[in-house]
Parts: sequence; structure tokens; C-alpha cells
Amino acid sequence: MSTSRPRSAAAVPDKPALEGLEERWSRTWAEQGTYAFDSSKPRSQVYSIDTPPPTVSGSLHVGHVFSYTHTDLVARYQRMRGKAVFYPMGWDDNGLPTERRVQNHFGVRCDPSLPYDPDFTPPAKPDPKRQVPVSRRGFIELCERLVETDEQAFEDLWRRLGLSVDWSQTYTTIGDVARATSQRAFLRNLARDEAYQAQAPTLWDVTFQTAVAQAELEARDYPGHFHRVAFAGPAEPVVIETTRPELVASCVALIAHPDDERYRPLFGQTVRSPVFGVELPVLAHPAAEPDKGTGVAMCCTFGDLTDVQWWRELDLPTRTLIGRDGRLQRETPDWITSPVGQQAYAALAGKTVFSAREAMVTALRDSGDLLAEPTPTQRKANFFEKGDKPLEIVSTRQWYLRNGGREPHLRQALIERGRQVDWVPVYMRHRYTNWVDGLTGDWLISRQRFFGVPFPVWYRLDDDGQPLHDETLLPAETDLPVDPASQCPKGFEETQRGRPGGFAADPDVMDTWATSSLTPQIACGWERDDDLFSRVFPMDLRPQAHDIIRTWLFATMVRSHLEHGCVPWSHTAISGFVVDPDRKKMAKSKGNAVVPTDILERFGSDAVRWRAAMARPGNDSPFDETQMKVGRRLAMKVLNASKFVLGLGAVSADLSAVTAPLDRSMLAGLASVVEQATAAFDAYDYTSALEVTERFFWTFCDDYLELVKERAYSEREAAASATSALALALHVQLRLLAPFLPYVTEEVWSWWQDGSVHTASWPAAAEVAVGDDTRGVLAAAAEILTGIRGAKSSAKVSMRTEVVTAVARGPRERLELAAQALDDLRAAGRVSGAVELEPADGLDALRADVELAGA
RNA sequence: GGGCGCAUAGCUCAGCGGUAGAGCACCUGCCUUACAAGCAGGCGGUCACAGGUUCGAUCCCUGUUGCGCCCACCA
Repeated sequence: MSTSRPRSAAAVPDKPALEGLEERWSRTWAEQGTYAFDSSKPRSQVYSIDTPPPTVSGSLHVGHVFSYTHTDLVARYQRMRGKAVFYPMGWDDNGLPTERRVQNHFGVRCDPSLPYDPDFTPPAKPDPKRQVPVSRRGFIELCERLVETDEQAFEDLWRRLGLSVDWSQTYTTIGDVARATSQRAFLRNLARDEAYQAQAPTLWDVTFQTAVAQAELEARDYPGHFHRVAFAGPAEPVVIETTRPELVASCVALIAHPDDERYRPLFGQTVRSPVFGVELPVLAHPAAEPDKGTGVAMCCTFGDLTDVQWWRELDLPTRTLIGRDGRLQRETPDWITSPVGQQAYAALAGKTVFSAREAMVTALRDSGDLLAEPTPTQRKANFFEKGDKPLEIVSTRQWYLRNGGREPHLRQALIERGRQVDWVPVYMRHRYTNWVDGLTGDWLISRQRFFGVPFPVWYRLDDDGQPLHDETLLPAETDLPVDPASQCPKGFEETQRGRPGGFAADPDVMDTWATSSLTPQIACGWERDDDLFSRVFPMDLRPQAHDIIRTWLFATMVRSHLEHGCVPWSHTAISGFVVDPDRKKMAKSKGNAVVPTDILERFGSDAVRWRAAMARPGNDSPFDETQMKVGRRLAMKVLNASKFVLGLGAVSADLSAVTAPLDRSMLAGLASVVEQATAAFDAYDYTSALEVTERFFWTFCDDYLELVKERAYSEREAAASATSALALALHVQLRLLAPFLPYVTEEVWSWWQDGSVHTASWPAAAEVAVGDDTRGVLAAAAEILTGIRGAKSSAKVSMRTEVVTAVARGPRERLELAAQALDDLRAAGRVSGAVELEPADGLDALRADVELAGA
């Protein structure tokens, strides 16, 4: 064997077992730095992976276990191919989930207006009703403290699963590096005019009181009612239909389609709103749909995105009614001028949308303008994916990043970037293109939250203490990360904060995707470690699930395109979900999630990995425990078969000693398996690589081992051919299986080889190449053996039963192949007499007719 | 309404122009000194439906139906 030095087989245990392998080998790998990244390799010899950072305040379920295993299979294959694998792990501790968790755990709340107190200690007994305020910096410190334990638990699980991550390469999405990177990238975007701020209608979550981005929307069914409402027209009442009567007071126009004959005479005229008596124009716009409702719509600022379009394109006034807290504004709007209208508004002021709607329906009923009882309907409404109240549209000042939503050129460029990435599976690219094509605006990156990366921006204050949004004060890149709430801009004193003529910090934080879109830059050492960056970026692989193509994948593409002018990675592999047996997505909230530690405990890591490997990229797979048992059986079989092979004395060999046709035939088959598995892995088709390897392995065990063991046991010279072939086959198969079953393969490797199987080289077909002359010998012999076994099976006798005579019939060429392994066949079939070979060209398969002893 | 995917044995899935495959489950046997968490053998399918192309279609094309996911639909 060329790659490593054989040792004696004395290390083979009597009773190999799976128990204890995870603990032993994961410790060894950690101690020996088996998976450490070799940062001296040039880019061409590096394989770098943009691992998804799991949300640490969430919990891992078996779906994570599967998808992270998929990535590890590729990582292990590339490592064995000789690549230095850059395989970092991040922890996503940025954003709302951690914010809530830290609040509950420590009994604190973040108040960015507070100065940083380095001696802050959270309450000894957290009281959820009395959360102690803490500065943003203090809050981040608490977060970092809390996630440390979470991260340790996650790391323990990943290590146990056998992920070959380089644990010295970890990052968090709220740590210094991530904050500095996010702020640096933002400052660069700002300098290139890719980031800008604007006062504009914004999708707004009233619960979290923050703006949300298009990518975070979720349309859900929402029950409502249609209300037929009359506006006083010049002649007759104009009737509209609305599900949001509470917005009548913010109505700015009635709008119908320009070609709609029913309303054409009204265009240019005015109507009066019911209850409030506000005079409103009737206007024409092609976005109005004649067959919806009554064909004429009430345009409010803002009820939905069509309102925004009308407002913008028809240059309508802004009559904001709903505040950031989701309640109708308390002061009577100045556009309601009649005393009756003002009095009516008083009944709505300060109410939530829900109560205001009830009150408004009463008012309309009283005024006689509600023409029919409301009829129930199911409508779709936009929700923040983490929220539970429909989004409102509120005009606010926000930061945006250009993402092609408004610029066709940029949009096309980003779609083109999507084409430059190899998608696994390919059809997932459509989801990307589809999403980019459907963008309706730029990426809103600011959030009115506390725990996140703050915008590295201050504003100069005017003489009244109001921020001058055009006069931004920015930090130097070398000073990043900054917390503008606790640090002051260059040239100012902290005492000038909030004072007229002084400065104020931008109060917002970045969207969590604005940070996680930079995982390649964070992990690869962008502007921090130029040498590393040049060796690992652009990366080779982005593995992720299909539900976050529109968010994480797209956002990462945007950042890389804008900053580096290239794609962030050459490949992306999209995992499916693990679903429950009813095909529903597993989620902790649904109570159908399977706890990974439990599964690993019961079946072992290799078994779980085997099951994960059977799920092809992009395909959802149902969770089924019986499948885990199959993987466990394979792992056990590897231990037992290896023990047997080594016990036969097959520990060292060279190819030239393999002379028996049966042995050569087996190796020829193995050479083909190596080629197929390699091609499959190169195409990221780990499932096929496993299938072809596993199929061979079972044949190897059930047919070849049975046929050859008598000869291998024997003292004859022919034994050397068998033991050499066995040793070669084991050496190759262990490496083929190593990415899938890292524990048992490492265990067996340690019995007779030095070093780790995981740093051994991926097998080459040449290692077992014997030429084609004996191809088919093993298959033909196995076929006759099957016939003999079948005869014994139907006679319901033991396989040990002696066969007196056997006659094999079938195509002449197949018989001739089998003839080359006749002695082995006789031994395996326990044939005491002769095995006759009778050509029968009418048959297309080999048959065996046997006479059993004692029959 | 648009996009994408799926439909093959009871279940999970391969195959994708030339007479239907695997594993699991099930049935029948076998303690065979590597493995009973094993081994051997077996049962089981008009490859969703309807057309078309072809000498030939599970496979290619068109349509239909059903399922899943994504997006749009908020008057």
C-alpha cells in the first residue's frame, strides 16, 4: 500500500461496537487538529465554504442536522482530494430572537439613550415586569455572555455529528468583527451612493414598531368584511367598497379606471367623504380595476401598496392617520374642517385599528352612509414573518440599499450574477431570478430596534436641536466598530450630544440580513487579513435551505456585487427540509420537531449521517426512524466485515500479487465504483456517490467475501491473491465511505493504518486497476452461488448443507466467466462433487440445479 | 393569476427511448466460528390520466388531474 504503512492486525477488537466511537474520535480529531485549515495553500488548492450561521437562540432540529451533514460530506470529499478546506462556523446571535431571549434571561431591556456603564450587573432575580434598562453596549455584552453557553451546546452537537469544521475559525454576527464589517460595508455603500436615506411610505410592524423589508413579508389569510360606503357626489352618491372603513378619514381621492364609463363623468369633479365631509377629487388611474368592488376605490395614505402607487403617481397629499404604535392619531387631523367631522373624529382618536374600525362602522351606520351590512370575507394581508398583526404603511425616514428594485440595469446585473453561480440543484436558480425580477423597491436596511449593528452615523443638530439629515458625520474605517449612541463623532465632545449645534446618533440598527449578507467578508477576513482573504474569497460553496434564497442568498449576492464586483461563491447547494411523515415542515412551534441529540444518541452519528446523505439536494425528505436503523446496520457491517478481512491476514498487499480472475474481477468492479463515486461527488451528488459505494460494499460482503474466504484461509499459494485483493478493497472502500461514516471508517483505519482516514487521499481507480479481462467473473460466479443458495433455501435446509452435484446452465460466455472461479464457487456452495457447466443459449440468466446430500 | 418542482411496488426513492429497479415493510427459511442489530430465498407495479412523436415511450412533446413550495392578488 502506497499511502500508509500497514500495522499488525493485533489492534482489531474481538467485538467491535459503535458505542463510544463518537466520543473517542471527536476528541482525537480536536487534539490532533485533523480539520485545521492550512492557510499557506494558494487559492487554487483551497476549498472554502460559506457555512450558514445557525440562530443560537433558536434550537437545532433534525433538519439542521441533515443539511449541515450535506455540507460536511462535500467538505470531507474535497479535503481528501487534497484541498485545504476552509470550513468556518458562525453563530447568528444578531437580531430580534436574541434580543427577546436576553431580555427574558437577564430581566433587562435595551435603552440606547443610556450611557455605557462598564460595571453594569443585571438583576440577580430577573423580573419580567420590571426590566432594568441597560445601554446598547451593555446589552451587547450581556448577549455575548448568554450566547456563549448556547454556542458551546451547538458546537458540542456539531462535533458529535462529526462536522469537520475548523473550530478555530468561528465568528458571531454581533461580535466586533461582524459589526466592523457591516459598518465598513455600509460606509462604502454610502460613499458610492448605493446606500441612501429617504422619507417614504414604509411597511411597518406595529407590534415591534419597526420598518420591515419586502423580503421579510409573508402574505397570510386574514378575515375581514366588505363595507359598502357612500361618498356624497355632485349628483348621486358615489359608492365604494372597502375592508378598511377606519381609513375613511385618511382618504385623499377616489380612483377609477380611465376607461370606466360608469365613472368617466366624475373625473375632475369632487365628492365629500361620509361622516367627515372632506372634499376629495375623483381621479383616473389605470391601476384601478373595474371589476373589483364597485370599480371605484378609496385611496388612503396608506391602506395598501396600490395606495402608495396612486399617491406617488398622482401626486396626492399625505394624510397620515395611523401612528407607529398602530393607533389612530390623537389630534384631530387639520384636513377635517367641519365641526361635525371633528366631533366624529374624536370618537376614533387614539383607538387601535381594530376598535377604530368598529367605531367607524357605527358612525357610518348612524350617518346613513353604510349602504349594507358588512359581509365577511377572507383577504390576504401582509405580515412581518415574525409578527402577528397585519402591517401598516407609515411614512418614515429609513436607510435603503440599492438592490435593483428600482434600477433595471442593476436588476439585470444581479440576475446575471445568478447565472454565474452553479446551482445544486439547477432549478433552484429560478427562485432567485423570480425574486429579483419581482422586486418593487430597494432594500430597506434600517430597523427601529436596539440589538443589532448600529448605523455608523451621527447627524449635526441645528439651532433648534433638530437633526440635519443631510449633514452626516461619519467615523473613519479604522475606528470601526463604533456605537454612535455611546461614542461621539470626531471633533465633538460627549457634552454636545443632543444639544443645539451639537450632534445626535442615528437611532437605528441594521436589518439582520444586512449583517448576515456579509458572512463571506466576515469569515474570510475582508480588510482584516488580506492574506487569508486572497486565499479563500470568492468562496467555493454556499450551502443553505431554499426558504432563504430571497433573503440570505440574494442579499449576499448584492453585497458582493456592489463591493467586489463578483459573485461571492462559485456554487450554491440548496438543501430541502426534513418534514414530518405528513409532509409538514418540522418546527419547534408545531411540536413535531425531532430533538437531534436524542436521535444521535439512539442511532449513532454515522447512522444519522447516512440517512442525511440519502436526501438529495433540494428534496424534502420525511423523517422516518426505520431509515436510521439501515444506516446503523451499514456502520455495523463496516466494522464486522473489516474485522473479518483483517482477521484473514489481509493487511498488506500489492496489486501485482492479485492474480486470481475472481479477485481481479472484484477489483475491476471497484475501480469503476471509484470513478462513479468521484464523478458524483464532483457534481455535488453525494447521494449517488454513497449509493454506488454501498451497493458495491454489500456485494463485496455477501458474494465476494463468501466466495473467497475458504481460499484466503488456506495455506495455498492462491491465498496471497485473495488477501492482497481483500486488503486493497478494504483500503479503497474505507476511504470511499469516510465522508459518510467518519467514525467507523476512522475506527477501522486505526486498526491497521497510521494517521487519519480523513486526511488520506481520495482513492484513485488506478490503485485497483487490473484491466478489463476478468470483468464479469464475480457476477457470474455470484449468480451461480445464488442458484445454489436458492436451492437450499427452498429445500429449507441450512446453507452448510453439502451439495453432491451441481449443474449450472446459461449462456456460454457467462459460464466461461464463472469457470474461472470454479474452485471458489465449490467451496462457497459446499459442493463436494463437481460443478458441471452446460451451455444453454436459450437462457439469459445463469441457473443452478443441485442435488443436495441426504435429499 | 405567474414561476418551479413532484406523481414509478404498502412506505421512502433510483431509473429517464429498447422486455420495470433498490432499501424498508411483508412472507418462507437458516445459529453459516465476521456480523441474528445477521444470512439466504421469495411475494409485490397497466411507471397519475389522455393524446402525440417513434419501429418501439415510465422516459421526449402537448394537454388534463392531483400534491408541494415560492411569488403576486389586499377596493
